[in-house]
Amino acid sequence: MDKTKRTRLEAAGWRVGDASDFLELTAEETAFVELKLALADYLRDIRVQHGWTQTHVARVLGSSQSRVAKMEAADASVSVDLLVKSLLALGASRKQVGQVIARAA
Amino acid sequence: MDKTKRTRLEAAGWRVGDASDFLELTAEETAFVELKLALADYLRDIRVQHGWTQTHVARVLGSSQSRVAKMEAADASVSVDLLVKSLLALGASRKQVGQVIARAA
DNA sequence: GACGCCTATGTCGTATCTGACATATCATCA
DNA sequence: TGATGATATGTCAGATACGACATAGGCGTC
Repeated sequence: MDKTKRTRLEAAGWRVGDASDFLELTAEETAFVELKLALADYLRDIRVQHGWTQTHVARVLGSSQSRVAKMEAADASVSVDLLVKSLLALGASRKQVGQVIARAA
Repeated sequence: MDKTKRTRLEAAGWRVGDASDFLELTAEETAFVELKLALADYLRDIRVQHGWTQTHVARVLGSSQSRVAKMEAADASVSVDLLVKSLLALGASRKQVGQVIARAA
């Protein structure tokens, strides 16, 4: 498994199979985490492309810098709801959100 | 506004502008609700196409019949997380979920 | 080094979501 | 009509996610 992805999965709160090189996730769990990571990456892309800081985005969303950081990290404490709402609030369209989710890993 | 959609939005817990014929929702809120409705419809489609009952789906998901009913109604108490996880658990792919979201209203 | 700015991580009280249960509504059929 | 099966609605205790705050790490510039 790709090391950076594994690290991101761990960071997102998913257990990594100790000695084994495989995550012990069902297919659904894997798909769900990848979906979240895709949204998180997209959120960061939008922010960086606009030259915004996490603090600025937090102000726009009515949230806090720390939560924005967790969103971009696809932290386990962040829901897909929050990611989707945030993306829409930052100007992404429903169609764009869907495309980001549908795009292959 | 289309009457059945309006009814569904109300049922989903969104306030409808009293005398006015328009929902007082921002563009983001509208997009978010439509996104949820699309997932809810898709969930029902999958279930019906397989000839499953809500009770059967609930058993598969480890949930209850009432929650499945609320999912299909895009009830305000149902998160996008739950809808997405349920769809994936029922065999939908990440790509399919994305396409359903991206598809125009 | 010290400062400023940005991002990451940990924790906490509160708000929201969840599964479960009870019950209601609605068909279909005998 | 009554009975049976499916779906809808209301409620609640426990679980999870939220914004907020504190603080740490990284990285330039002086």
